[in-house]
Amino acid sequence: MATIRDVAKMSGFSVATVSRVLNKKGYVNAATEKSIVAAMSALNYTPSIAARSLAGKSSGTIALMVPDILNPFFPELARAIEDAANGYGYSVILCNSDNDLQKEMNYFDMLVSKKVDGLIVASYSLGPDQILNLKKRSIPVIAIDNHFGAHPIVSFVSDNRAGGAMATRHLLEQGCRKIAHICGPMSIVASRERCLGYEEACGTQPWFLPSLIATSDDFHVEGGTRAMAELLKRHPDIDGVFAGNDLMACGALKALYRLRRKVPEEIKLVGFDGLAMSTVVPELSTIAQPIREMGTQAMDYLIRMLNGERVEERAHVMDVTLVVKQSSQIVHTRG
Amino acid sequence: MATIRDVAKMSGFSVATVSRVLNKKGYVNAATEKSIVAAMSALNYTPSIAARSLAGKSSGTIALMVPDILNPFFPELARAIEDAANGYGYSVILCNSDNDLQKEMNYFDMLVSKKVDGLIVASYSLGPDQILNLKKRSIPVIAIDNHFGAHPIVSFVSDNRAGGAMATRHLLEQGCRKIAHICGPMSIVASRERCLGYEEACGTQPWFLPSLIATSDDFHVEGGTRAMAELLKRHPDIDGVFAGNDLMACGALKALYRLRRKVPEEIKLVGFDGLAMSTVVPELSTIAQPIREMGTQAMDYLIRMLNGERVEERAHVMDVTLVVKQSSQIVHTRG
DNA sequence: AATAACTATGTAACCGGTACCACATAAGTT
DNA sequence: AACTTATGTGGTACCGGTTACATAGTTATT
Repeated sequence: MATIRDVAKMSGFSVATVSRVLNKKGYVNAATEKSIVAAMSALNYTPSIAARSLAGKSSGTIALMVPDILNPFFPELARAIEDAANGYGYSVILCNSDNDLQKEMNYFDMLVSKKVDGLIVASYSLGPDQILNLKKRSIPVIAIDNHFGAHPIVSFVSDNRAGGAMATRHLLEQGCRKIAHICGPMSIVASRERCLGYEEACGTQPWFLPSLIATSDDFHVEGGTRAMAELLKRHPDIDGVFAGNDLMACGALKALYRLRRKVPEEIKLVGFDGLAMSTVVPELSTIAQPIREMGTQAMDYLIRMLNGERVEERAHVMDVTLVVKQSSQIVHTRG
Repeated sequence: MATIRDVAKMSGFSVATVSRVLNKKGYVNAATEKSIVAAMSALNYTPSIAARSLAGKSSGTIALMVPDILNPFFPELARAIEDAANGYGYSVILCNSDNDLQKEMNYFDMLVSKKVDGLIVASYSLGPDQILNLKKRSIPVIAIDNHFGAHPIVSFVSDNRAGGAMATRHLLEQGCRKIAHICGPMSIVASRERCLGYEEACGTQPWFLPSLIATSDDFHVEGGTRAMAELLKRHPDIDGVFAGNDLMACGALKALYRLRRKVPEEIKLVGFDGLAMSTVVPELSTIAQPIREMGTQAMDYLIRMLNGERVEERAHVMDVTLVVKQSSQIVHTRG
C-alpha cells in the first residue's frame, strides 16, 4: 500500500501539501495539485482511513442498530440508509440487538472504540438515558421508529395514531360494521399508538367492545394467526380487521384461510408498514410508512450533525399513506 | 476518552506492560495485571481500534457484500454472519452491490482503505480475477452462493443440482405427471444448476418437453407470476411446478390463484431456498438451503484465514433438504 | 515605500496503540 | 561459580494520516 509519504516523495512535495490536496483545504497551486493527483493515481494511492480516524478525523463509518434484520421492515430501512450513507461516502455497520439491552450496551462500547461517527438506532429496549449517555460519549444518535418525548433526541417516527385511524376509517368506508384490531406488543409505543388510532376511529361506534382488541406478544406471523383465531372465537361476526403490522396481517390471513373465511368478501383486512409484501394472496391493503424516506432523512440529518450543524433535537413525525390492495376491496357479487 | 498512557500513568507501569495485559501476550506479573486491570476499569478505558488497526493489527471489521438486502435470502445470511462475527468480536459492514460491477469495485477500494479484515461476498457479477485481485491486496475473501471452478477461492454453495432433482422427484412421488420448471436468470450459475437437476429428474419422462421450462429475468415475485402464466398457456395440463426460488414460487402461486387453479389439489408447487416464508397460504414446500449454516461456516473459515491458518481454497458444497409443506401435499378427496 | 494580506509550501508534533529491543532479576544447569 | 534460560518491565520507533506553526514570495492597500 502506498502511503501519503510515497506520494509526497514521488511528486516532490511535502506530505502537508499532499494532505491539502486530499482534503481540498488550504492553498495549493493548480499545477502542484495536478502533479500530486498524477502521483496518487500512478501509485494507486488510497488514504488509510484508520490513520485518518486516529488523527482525529471521521472514520467514515456509521452504525445501524436494529432488533432483527430478519424482520422485513428492517432490510427496507437498511437499504435506504446504506444507499444514503454510500452517497455521502460513509459505510454502514450492521448491528442486530434482539432488543436485548445487554447486547445494545456491548455494541455501544464497540461503537466508541471504533470511533464510529454516528448511530441510527431502532430500539424498543433502550431508554432515553442510554441514548443520551452515548451522545455524551460524543456519538451523535438518531432514533427511528421510536421517540423519547421531551428528551433532546432526534427521531423519525411515523404518525402511527393517524395511520391506525386511517386504516379503521377505511374499513368503515368499505362497509365494515364490526372491526377488530390485532395489536402488537404493548411494550412498543408504536403498537399503543396504532391502537389508539383504532379506538379513535371506532370507539364511539355502537358495536364497539374492548374485547375486539387482541394483543400479540410479538410482531410476527404466528402471533397474528393466534390473535385472529382468538378474535373469531370471541366475535364470529367480525367483518373487518386492522392488524398492527403487515406480518401479523399475514398471520391473520392464514387463520382466516384455515377457517374458510373469505378475504375480502366476508372479512376485510388492513395491515400496517407498507412492506412490499407482494408475496401473499390476496395482496394486503396496508398503511404505508415512508420507510425509505425515513432512512434517507435520518441519514441526511446525521450528516448535518456530523458537520457540526446545530439541529433541532426532537421527533419528526412522518405522514403515512393508505395503500388499497385486494384484501380490503369491496367485492360486487353478481346478482 | 482514556488512553493507554492514562492507564499506564494511573497504574504506575509503562504502556508496554499495559499493552501486554491488553493482548494477554508476553510476561506480566499477576499482581501487576490486577492493578492494571483495576486502572482500566476505573478509567472506563476501551482501546482505540483505530489506533490498533493503524499499528498493523486487525480492524475487527469484516464486510458482507450482497446484491440487495431486500431480497429475503440475504437478511437470513446477514443475520447468521453477524451473529457469528459478533461471537468472534468482529463487526460487519453491509454493502449492497446491486450486482453492479462498478459499485463492487468502489466498495473494494473502501475495504482496502478501511483495512477491513475480510470479505464475505455473494455476487454474480464479479469474476474470479476481481476476487483474486482483492486477495492480492491482502484481504481474504469468501464467496457464498457462487463458486469459481478451479480458481483458488474459498466458497460455500448449496448443492443446487441435487436440490433441483430432489424437488422434481418429490413432485413425481406426489403423483405429478407433467412438471414444469420456472428457471431463474440464466446468468446465475445456481439457476442453471437447479434447472439441470430438474432435467436430470424428468428429462427422460415420456411427457418431457423443453417448453416446460420458462425463464425469468430475475429472482422476484413478478417474474414468477409471468413465467407461470406463460407456462399454463403453453401447457394447460401441468400438474406440478418446480420454481427456481421461493419468491418466484410465490409469484407462481399468485398466477395460479388468479387462474383459479387450486394448489395443491390441481397443481403442486415446490420452491427453492427455504426462506421462512410463513406468510403465504398455502405454505410453500421448498428445498431448504442451510443458509444459517453457510453463514456460520463462512465466518468460521474467514476467522481461520485471518489467523493465518492455511485453508483449502475450494468450493464447499452444502447439502440441501426437502421441506414439505402444504403446496405439494397429496390431498385425499372424500369419496 | 512600508505594511498588510494573500498564496504556496515545508517541518514536525501529534493521535493511541504495537512490538522490538534493552535491561534487570530470579531460577535452573553444568 | 559461571552460564543459560525464564520472567518481568520500560523505552521508544513505528503505523499513516492531520494540522499548527514557520517561512517566503506575491499582490493590494495606504
